[in-house]
Amino acid sequence: MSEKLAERWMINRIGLLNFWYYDDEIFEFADGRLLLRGANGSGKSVTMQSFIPLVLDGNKSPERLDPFGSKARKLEDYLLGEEEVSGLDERTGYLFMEFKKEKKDSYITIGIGLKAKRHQNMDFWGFVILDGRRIGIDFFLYKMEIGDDGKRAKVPLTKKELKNRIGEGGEVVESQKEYMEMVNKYIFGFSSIEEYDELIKLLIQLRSPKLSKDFRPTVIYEIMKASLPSLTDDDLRPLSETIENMDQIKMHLDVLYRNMAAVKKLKNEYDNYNRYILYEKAGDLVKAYSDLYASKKEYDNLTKDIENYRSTIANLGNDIISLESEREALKKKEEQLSSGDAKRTQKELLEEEDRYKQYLEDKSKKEEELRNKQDKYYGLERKIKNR
DNA sequence: GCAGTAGATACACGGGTTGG
DNA sequence: CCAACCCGTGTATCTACTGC
Repeated sequence: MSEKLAERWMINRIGLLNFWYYDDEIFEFADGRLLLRGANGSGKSVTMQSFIPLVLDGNKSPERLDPFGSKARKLEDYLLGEEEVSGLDERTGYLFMEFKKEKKDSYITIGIGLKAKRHQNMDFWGFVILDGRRIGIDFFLYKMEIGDDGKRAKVPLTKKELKNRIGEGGEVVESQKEYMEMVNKYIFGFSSIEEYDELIKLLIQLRSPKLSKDFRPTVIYEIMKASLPSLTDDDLRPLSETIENMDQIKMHLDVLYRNMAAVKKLKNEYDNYNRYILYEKAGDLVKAYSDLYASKKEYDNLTKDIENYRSTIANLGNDIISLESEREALKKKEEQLSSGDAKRTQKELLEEEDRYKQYLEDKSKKEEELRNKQDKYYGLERKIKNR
């Protein structure tokens, strides 16, 4: 059992004093339930169904008291009975209901006092006992007095006497409205008295014997409809706004679906386009790779050529130096020969001159070759730099 | 004798039922 | 469906009673 349920008030006892056929009667409830058994017409429903709404809100209308909804019997009759039978013209009665908290020994008692006079307005007062005193145990709704016949009799407390007995331990009110508000405040705790009234109305509807007599769904539907509070504009507004929002969302969704279909078409075209572009770029890439490979190879070859030409140039330089020194040696020899026997050496001179001429030819030939090699070398160097 | 209270009476009003 | 009616509620006013 949850804490909240353990905190609620549950009917524990109900009691009647000078009401209907009861002088002083208390019914005990078990776990908030009471079983009444008796033959048809013995007064089970008259007693209880009249009693419960009356004690809960103090409304004394005859149609409220009668479970069949007629107003044949007034509250006055419940207290005084038929004039010829009871002989009573004035009587004070009490009805009370004791509530207990589940699993706790705390009690609240609510009740009403009624003073009826034949053919006159009934006096009404309602009370609540909050300090835990319990009727029939340590609080009594009557006092014992010696009657005219000399016997001790129970005399119900008057309104004023009850007020004094309850004192600070509860409240006494004198109008039906105040009583209803008081019961709601201490027992039910509805935020407004109207809500509490709706509950009582529902109780009245549900006790209707129509429920068992005429068990048609339409009748049940009417009873349930009548017992439910009507919806206010404030209640309905969130609902209508939600429906309106749903319409808007639906429309928005439709637009989005249409947009999506259009965008999908566009996307397909774009995909094709992009695939084509990708193919082109991939072709370019492959070609660039092969170009790169070829250029690298060419670069390597040219680098090798440069190396060769460099060594050739170096060799030719050495050749020039050695030919220069040979020329020097021949010049010296020529000087020696010119200073010696001219005739004897004339022949030798001519031979030497021929050799010299041959040498000069060789030299210019070698220089020509060197220039060509150098030109080629510079050309290659420029080509590498530009890569 | 006085002030406060209870009781009686009249009346307007609202909720609910009845009967044409 | 509506006017008539019944009944209870709340209020105002007057009268009678009671305790100091």
